[in-house]
Amino acid sequence: MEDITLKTIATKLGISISTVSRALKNHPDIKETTRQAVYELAEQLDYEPNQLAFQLLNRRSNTIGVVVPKISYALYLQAIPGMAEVAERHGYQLLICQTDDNYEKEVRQIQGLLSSRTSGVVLSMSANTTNYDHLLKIQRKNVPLVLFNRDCEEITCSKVLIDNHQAAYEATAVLLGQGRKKIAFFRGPQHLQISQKRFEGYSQALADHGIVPDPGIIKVAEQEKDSMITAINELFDSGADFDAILAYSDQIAQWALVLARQRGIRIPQDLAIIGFYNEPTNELLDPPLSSVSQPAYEMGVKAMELVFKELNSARFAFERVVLESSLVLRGSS
Amino acid sequence: MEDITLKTIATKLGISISTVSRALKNHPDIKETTRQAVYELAEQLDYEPNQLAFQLLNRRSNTIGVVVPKISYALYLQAIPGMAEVAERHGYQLLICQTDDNYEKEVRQIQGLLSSRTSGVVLSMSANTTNYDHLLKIQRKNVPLVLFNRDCEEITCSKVLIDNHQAAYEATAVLLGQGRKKIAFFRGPQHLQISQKRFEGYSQALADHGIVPDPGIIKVAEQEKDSMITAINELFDSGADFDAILAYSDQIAQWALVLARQRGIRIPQDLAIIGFYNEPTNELLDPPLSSVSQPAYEMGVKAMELVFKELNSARFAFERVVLESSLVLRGSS
DNA sequence: ATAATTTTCGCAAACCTTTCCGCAAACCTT
DNA sequence: AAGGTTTGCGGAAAGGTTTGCGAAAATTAT
Repeated sequence: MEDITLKTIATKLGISISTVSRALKNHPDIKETTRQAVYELAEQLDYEPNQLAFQLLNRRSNTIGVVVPKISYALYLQAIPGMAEVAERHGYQLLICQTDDNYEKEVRQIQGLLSSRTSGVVLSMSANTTNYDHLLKIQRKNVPLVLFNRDCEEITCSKVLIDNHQAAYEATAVLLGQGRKKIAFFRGPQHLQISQKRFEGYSQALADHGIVPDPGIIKVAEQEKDSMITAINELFDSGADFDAILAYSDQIAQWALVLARQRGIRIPQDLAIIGFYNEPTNELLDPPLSSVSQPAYEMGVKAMELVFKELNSARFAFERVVLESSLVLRGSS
Repeated sequence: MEDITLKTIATKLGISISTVSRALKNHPDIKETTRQAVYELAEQLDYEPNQLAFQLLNRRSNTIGVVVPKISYALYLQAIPGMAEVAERHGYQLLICQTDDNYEKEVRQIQGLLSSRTSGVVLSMSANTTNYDHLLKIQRKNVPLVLFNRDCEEITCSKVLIDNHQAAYEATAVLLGQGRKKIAFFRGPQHLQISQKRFEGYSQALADHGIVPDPGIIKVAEQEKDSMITAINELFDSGADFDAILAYSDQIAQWALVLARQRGIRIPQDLAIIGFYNEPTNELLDPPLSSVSQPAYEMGVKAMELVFKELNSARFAFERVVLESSLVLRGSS
């Protein structure tokens, strides 16, 4: 079964390839009768234009690479449909790559995208990325790069972010306003800027209320379930005194809530808990978990729009979009 | 900033394009010194082989199209990484398309994949697809097609499925074995074959135990949160008598658990609950939710392996893989 | 030194499309 | 009827890579 090309149609009709091409594109130069003949035969033969040839001619594939740590994280799960929506409107497809928060994998994925001549890249850096050569390479190749959610100051490009400092500040302030005095904090992956920012927001809020942070109730939790549980148990077992927890992610906060309950700690009476990302499952917990909600879908839309903006304008000024998050208070605080 | 091609390197070194190509592929015909020179310059210029050209030559892009109703459904969320793993091992990328359970969108997505000459397609049909021309077209173009999870008897191709009838039968039997007599059932989307199969398994188990199903405790819940909550409240408010719930999905089961608890119903004493898909969050509930665990990751792996098997063998016999699910019992039953 | 190899590399075609340019025929103008 | 314009179409190049075949250069054998 041979592939049907313009040539197949041209030969069968005794006309030239260029005529067939123009006929299919409704070029005004083509006589109505030939146009119809071409359309008919194309239909009959199930002709599909070969995007590959077109892309080679155009020197870029009409796909946008999307590189995220894990598509299963709520933020990306919501952001990707936003991106897809914008991309489809522009006739582009999404090449979604997962890095599993692994630097080497991230480099490999970017390599692949570059090699297949993606028209643009939207990226949320993996947690342990500290070398940015692969990102600089994207820019050297003149491929639009947009960072979202996880920032990196070493790279200058368009960005779609959330003011994590501010969000953490507010969450902390709310807890303080409710009379909590000793707020424990779970940091996320160490290299992550957003983790750092959230910590700074938390610290700032404490400072502004004249509270000296207690290093004994500040823990680091990586993204694996075991790491989170270990960190949480460490805190509980340390005997340290605290009446609230602010956590880098809902996963951590959810486990903290469950483990606290198992220890007979009453929530929110003895302990208030707030997480980040507003995962849908927060509602199912007992009590439901409070969380900082981030406009993920909108983030995806904005990020993709910036890609096309850069793609379609010769000289382009990088934009930095900062979206607002909001605190969703539920039973846990 | 020009694109770096083989020609760039060839010109700079005063050799031919073909020599550069062979040098980079470590062809034995090439002298070691030239090979080194080529490698060095390529490195220095950041040369990236243009996949587009290669793909055109090969008449297929090294991507596999993955078409699913929604990537956010737990099963796909787990299956996709499995597919990605296999694909990456073969040097392929995944083009993930979401149909939102919409037939027209499914057709459009398939059209796109065909046009960009995907090497293969893995598909889980959208809920309202009843015309299969677009799938037949895939096969007419000699593109390997593998169906997974959601079957369709009208299409003959390799398939990776789960015996939903059997799974539901077992779950029901376990509940009956625990002494439950009146098991309520939440069906999933009506048109879905897997939803139907689960219902049949449930019915069969009841029949085999001499129990006549009570239509008053069989409800339909669509995939939206509101639809699920409505259906659950309907059951509770109906005053019907039941001591167990088997639900099409964990989402339904989770809400059932939460809403039951809010009504003061003790779980599992007064009511046992079992869901489907074994969502990670089941562990966080109080009590933790029992569930039928489907090997989603493995499903993805198998499906993708079948694609490559078909891709790499001239004459190929379709395979039908049925994976086993397992019942994970937790506190809720 | 010449013939027979072997080593090393270049030419050109092929993959399929789009588009600029040009050419012939048909039409219109006066 | 001669010149000018429009209509309809074909030729060819370009996009970057791989690869079979042939040829020049270097090596070995006689």
